[in-house]
Amino acid sequence: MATIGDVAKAAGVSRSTVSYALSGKRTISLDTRRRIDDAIKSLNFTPNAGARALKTSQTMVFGLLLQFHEDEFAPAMLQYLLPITESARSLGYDILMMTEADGAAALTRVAQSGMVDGLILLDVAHDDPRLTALRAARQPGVLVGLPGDTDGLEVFDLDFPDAARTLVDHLHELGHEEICLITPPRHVYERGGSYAWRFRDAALEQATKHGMKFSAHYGESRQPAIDESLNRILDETPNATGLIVHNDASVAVLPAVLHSRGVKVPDDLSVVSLYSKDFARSFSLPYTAVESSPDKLGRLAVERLTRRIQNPGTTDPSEVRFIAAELVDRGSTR
Amino acid sequence: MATIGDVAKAAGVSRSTVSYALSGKRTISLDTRRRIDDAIKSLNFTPNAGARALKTSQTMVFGLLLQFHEDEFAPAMLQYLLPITESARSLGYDILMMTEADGAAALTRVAQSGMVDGLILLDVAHDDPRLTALRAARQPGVLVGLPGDTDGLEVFDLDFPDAARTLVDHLHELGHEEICLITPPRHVYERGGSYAWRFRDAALEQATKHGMKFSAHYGESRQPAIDESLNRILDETPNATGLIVHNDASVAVLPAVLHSRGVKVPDDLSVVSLYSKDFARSFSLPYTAVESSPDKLGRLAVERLTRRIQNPGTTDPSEVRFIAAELVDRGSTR
DNA sequence: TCGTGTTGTCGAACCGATTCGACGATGGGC
DNA sequence: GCCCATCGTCGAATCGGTTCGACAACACGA
Repeated sequence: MATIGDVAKAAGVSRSTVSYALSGKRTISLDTRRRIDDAIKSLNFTPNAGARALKTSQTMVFGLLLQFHEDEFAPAMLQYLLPITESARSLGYDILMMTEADGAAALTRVAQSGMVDGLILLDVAHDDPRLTALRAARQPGVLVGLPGDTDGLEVFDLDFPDAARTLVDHLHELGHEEICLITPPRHVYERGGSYAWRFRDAALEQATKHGMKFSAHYGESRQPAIDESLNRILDETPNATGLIVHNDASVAVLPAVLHSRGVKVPDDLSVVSLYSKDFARSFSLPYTAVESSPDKLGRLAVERLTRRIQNPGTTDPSEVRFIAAELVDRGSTR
Repeated sequence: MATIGDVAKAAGVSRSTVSYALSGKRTISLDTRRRIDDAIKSLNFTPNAGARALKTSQTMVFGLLLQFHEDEFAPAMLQYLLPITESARSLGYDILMMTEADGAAALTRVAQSGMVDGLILLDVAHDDPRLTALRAARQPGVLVGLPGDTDGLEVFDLDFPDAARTLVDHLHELGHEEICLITPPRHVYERGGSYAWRFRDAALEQATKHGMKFSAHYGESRQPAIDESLNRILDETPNATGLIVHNDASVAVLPAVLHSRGVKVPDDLSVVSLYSKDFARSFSLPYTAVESSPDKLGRLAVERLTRRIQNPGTTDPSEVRFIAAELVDRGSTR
């Protein structure tokens, strides 16, 4: 591999001159610049990332921490992956991906050794052990998902309470008096996925405020348990006229289940849900829903992280930002 | 951040001694080793990755090139992601993920700058532009997916022709005389995804050999086109008694479609398919199928890559390895 | 008692970039 | 015609590790 020294020799200048030509931090005469460019082209030179990282202590890499939980509906994660890598690239950063079960250890390892300039944590839980590691790290980080203690952290998440209220209000305005919520599976609550109870609590509160009868039930993430749980829930709440589904795996199979029971939407049952645009499109979901945009969330997080790195001086307070989602009426209620 | 110099100072030795204590490449007295260990602990020292990479020209990072094609059923990709990152980690490597549309450029960029020690290409097409870049790269690479020209490349893929023959034979032995194949979507062929025609050609050949009537039809990847295409295919081939589905998106919705048409499996129609164990489990697919193991494929590829890096001397010939998949009888045929 | 070999440690060079200070060569203002 | 600023370039130091050769201290056998 050609080094900057080879380029310098070929162009008949010193190494520092090549470096300045590359970075543009000092003026270079047109003639010299041309000779350097030619040398770079003919030698096929690319600066060595390790050397540059050593000297500048900038790697231009972000660490991305994912967790694939057993028993989880995986496609959800993918919707973050692509927008994050893409927006990172457009800002000049590459993505180092970590999927280890012990996310805190992975974070510490990568941060301490200086492999990354910043960290992105996905699917953050209420009491996420990775946060201790993040706070101890030299590099800044951003979270997607709301933890219990947000002190000093940059957090991006959907506004789940707002989404819940929007959906409950929608059903209330149509005159529904008994509604039923299918929540994420029990293990999501156990793991501390706060989005689950933030949504459920807000829904309950709003329903109570409206004097509606309200019940919440755990969904499942894997077949055939999904079918069974949906049928059981429908059996147990025969008088509910409105159904709110807050679970990708359940909503994906709901059309088939309702069809097999001969339940017509919206004539027999009004159904609303909460999912991403992409997910809705993939599975062609026919329900009125609050549509989230994981891509937007991911992009915002990356942009914030980049800004945080590039202006370390500005100690603007850490930010917890909730993205409001928008109701898309697909006529599955009445 | 503490450097090796800080450790040396704290332990009262030279930097080289600390380095040797760390690597074990020279003997160190018990006493010195203990002082060094203590210093490392109390200073919380971790070697700087950039400096190490610069000196050793080893980054302990693999580049992973994915492509998310528009109109593709994404979950398939995930099944490779996790096993690859996990086996890489267990061998000491991290994963740098690239999803750019221009994969060749991404590969060149990362390889030239020395950010990675090896490259993993997923979903390689017959005439994949990334291969030129890979051949020009200094680092070794492995492919998942069979290209047209495998010269000098390490390739791992499922044995699709074998899988096709297994399924056709299975139906033939049961006495079926007219069968129908649902293939991956047309755009997979257009993109040069060779697995699609390798499977289709072998199925056709084997059916012809058995004197069976055979027709192949493109599946779709997104709803509601999937439903429509399945219904159209079933309408067009009323006499087919056996159905082979080689398309994840189609097979996932097939149970619902058959149910809505009142078609009973296996009484009215025998169905066989080809998918991964994980996929079958997630969607609780009830069909007899050849089950692939993307995890195994990914693991083999990573192990091969690692060996290739660690013994660059051994010029064992490049290898194209097809993994035979196994028929799992779930009673969806008769 | 004198080589000889082993063990443990050190100093210095090096990997490939960036960046600071220095400095000669210009050019403009007076 | 002189002084000073600006422009363009260079040499040297530096980032934080690894590794080679040198060497002191010690044990051992002859």
